[in-house]
Amino acid sequence: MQGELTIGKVARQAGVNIQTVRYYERRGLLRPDDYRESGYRLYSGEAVKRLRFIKNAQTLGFSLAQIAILLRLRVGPKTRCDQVRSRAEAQLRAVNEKLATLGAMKNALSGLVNACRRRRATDPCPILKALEAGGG
Amino acid sequence: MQGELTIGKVARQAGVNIQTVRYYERRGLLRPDDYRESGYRLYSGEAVKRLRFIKNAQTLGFSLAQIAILLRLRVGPKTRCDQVRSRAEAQLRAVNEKLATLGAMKNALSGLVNACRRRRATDPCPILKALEAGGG
DNA sequence: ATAGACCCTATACCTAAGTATAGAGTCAAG
DNA sequence: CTTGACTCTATACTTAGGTATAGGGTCTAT
Repeated sequence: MQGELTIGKVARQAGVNIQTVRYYERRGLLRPDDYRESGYRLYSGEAVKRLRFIKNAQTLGFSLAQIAILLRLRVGPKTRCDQVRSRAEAQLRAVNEKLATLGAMKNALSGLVNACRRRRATDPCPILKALEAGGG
Repeated sequence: MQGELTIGKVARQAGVNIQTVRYYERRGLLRPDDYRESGYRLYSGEAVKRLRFIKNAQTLGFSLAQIAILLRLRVGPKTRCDQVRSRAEAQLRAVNEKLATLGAMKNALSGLVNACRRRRATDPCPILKALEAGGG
């Protein structure tokens, strides 16, 4: 269950460019499980999941630097709990903020769809209006 | 209540660079309410809100192109309802996807914080694991 | 009527996150 | 034992989203 995938397969399965996989490696986001004698990188299926996670996190506005932090978060024998916790809590705050803003956005958009159904005019920018309350 | 702010004030109040305001104008995201004879741009307080909205939306992973669409979404005398609705619905789908992924991320992070409190070891990458179910 | 803070356009530069290309080695199938 | 698809490193290019600078007008308080 390990090291059976070459970089091309991993990239194809995750729907990213091969260059991108190598780029993430340079950025410390993903390293091969192993190397062949020839230097070929070898990956397990985990790598595909990792790549997909990175792409997902990016659509949520996380930078590669933040994603690297997220991917390293774990409680293990060599990690100090307080450090992990404070980092996790910081990320949690960021996530909660995003959730709040997205929620407001969702309401605004739903309202717009409804206004459309009933052919009722909206304000010049209903989305803006809806998000004002949420503490812009 | 209109056109009392120069670009510098708008930028400062929104916490962005003056150049950025002009850049957004070029990108069609924000245009002044008026111009002075001299060519000075004049804004109302709405502009500040708009800028903050743009910044918020960016942290949620929306591109300027998508944000431009969001800012134009409205039901008015000159807009065709079906078009507005289909665009709003498309955005709504995007928002809902983001909400789902963020929710999973939140759970993963909360789990991590709890694991920390109880000093329980986690998997190599608990966040990845938590998001697998959600259909990576 | 002038100094300092502000604004204008135009152009050049910067960072993050890729994407492409060149030149060379590797592997599997026939 | 060669051919075609694949991989390697290194380097250069691209795109989005800004940020800075140059060279010059404008406004306002003294």
